[in-house]
Amino acid sequence: MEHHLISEKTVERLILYRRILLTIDPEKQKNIVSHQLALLTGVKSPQVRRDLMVIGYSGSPARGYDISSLIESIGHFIDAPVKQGIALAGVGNIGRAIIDYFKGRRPKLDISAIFDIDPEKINRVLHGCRCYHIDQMEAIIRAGKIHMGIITVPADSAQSVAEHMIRAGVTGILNYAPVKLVHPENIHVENRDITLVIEKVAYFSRQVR
Amino acid sequence: MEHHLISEKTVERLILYRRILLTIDPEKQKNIVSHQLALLTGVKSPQVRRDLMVIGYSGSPARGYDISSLIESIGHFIDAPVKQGIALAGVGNIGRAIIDYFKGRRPKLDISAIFDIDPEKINRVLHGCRCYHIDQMEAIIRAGKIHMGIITVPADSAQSVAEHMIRAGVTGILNYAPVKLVHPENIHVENRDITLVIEKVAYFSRQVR
DNA sequence: TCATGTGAAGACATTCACAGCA
DNA sequence: TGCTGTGAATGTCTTCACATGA
Repeated sequence: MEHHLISEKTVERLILYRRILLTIDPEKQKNIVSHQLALLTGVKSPQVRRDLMVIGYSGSPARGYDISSLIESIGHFIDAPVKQGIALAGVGNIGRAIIDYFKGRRPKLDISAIFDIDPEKINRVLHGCRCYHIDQMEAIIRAGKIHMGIITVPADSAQSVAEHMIRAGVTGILNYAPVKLVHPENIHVENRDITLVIEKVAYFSRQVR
Repeated sequence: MEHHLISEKTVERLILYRRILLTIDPEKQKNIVSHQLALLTGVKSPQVRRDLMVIGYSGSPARGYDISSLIESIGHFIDAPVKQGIALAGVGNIGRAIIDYFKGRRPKLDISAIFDIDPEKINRVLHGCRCYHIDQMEAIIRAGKIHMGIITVPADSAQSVAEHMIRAGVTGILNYAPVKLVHPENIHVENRDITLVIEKVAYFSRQVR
């Protein structure tokens, strides 16, 4: 069960497999073969089998994989043992969109504290979350034993927000600000710059003409 | 100039390099060495040199790379020769966030048509974009010679929206809906499922403790 | 001396192809 | 027969390391 040996790609696919498996009606279908899961996820079937091998999950040559136990096994690997809180800084458009979209979607994950500097927003409940001033962030993250942060503040304050988060104990950051965060290498940072991905798709949309 | 030989990773980094280079004050600094650009972008310096090699850009062993001509060369590779329109379907939270965030950020790219099914939104100008009913999408995409689409509709209508876009001539799709789109393989599809990336970062945030 | 450009090596990821089993 | 599980082969991407040149 050496979690940290699993590659990022494999983790992403495992999450994807689970998402797809959860959409299958357990009344209608109890088992799935690698080829079908591959089709549903856009992955090749040997890749599916390899990924499941990585988490030590075994199927049957006769029936393929048992859907419900596979969902459970993936959860056992991916999910936190107890509910995990997430801090979100920056309640602008993107921040609100994420809160709204994500709220209640995963049982083991919860955006439990949100922060901004706008006095209009402080102490208001936005999308079901109480909003605090960013000055209180470190204390609240520490008190809530929060280990993950989402940064949706403007570019010029992203670095400082990240540093506060890290100092408070955050070890994983999802960054939507268009800056390269400087951080210790043991902190996992995932950048999701919207402009960048739009430019990328625009580029490739022209290569396939 | 064989564009389609460039890997996705390289394209992403080129876009990133440009974004960082654009933040450097041309009065203060005219040249940059690979090591510095590497530091600023979180890439290793041989990677930077290789990426620039791929687009055929040469620096000087004495002075490094000329910033303004490098920005231009990357633009020459990445940007559309003329302004490129983008269609966005689904004016919910995420859709609005993207429109707001992206508007005016890249001179050669423009979210030029937005679509929804909500009668409240149709024919209204939202965030500077006129919103049309999704039934008109194919015609408008065709008329506007639009080749890129952004999907921010709910999961259950994403596939159908994608098919309409593709039929109208779209060759690149940025998909925020949590579904695997089925599409011809010459269509470039980039998935940005928000739940998935949050789960991923949550997972890795626990591996670094 | 120090940075570029790049062949060669290395690390990683994917896919093949088939043994083994129900 | 048709699936899984997996060693081996094949990509693909990254990094090394150094010849070259200013």
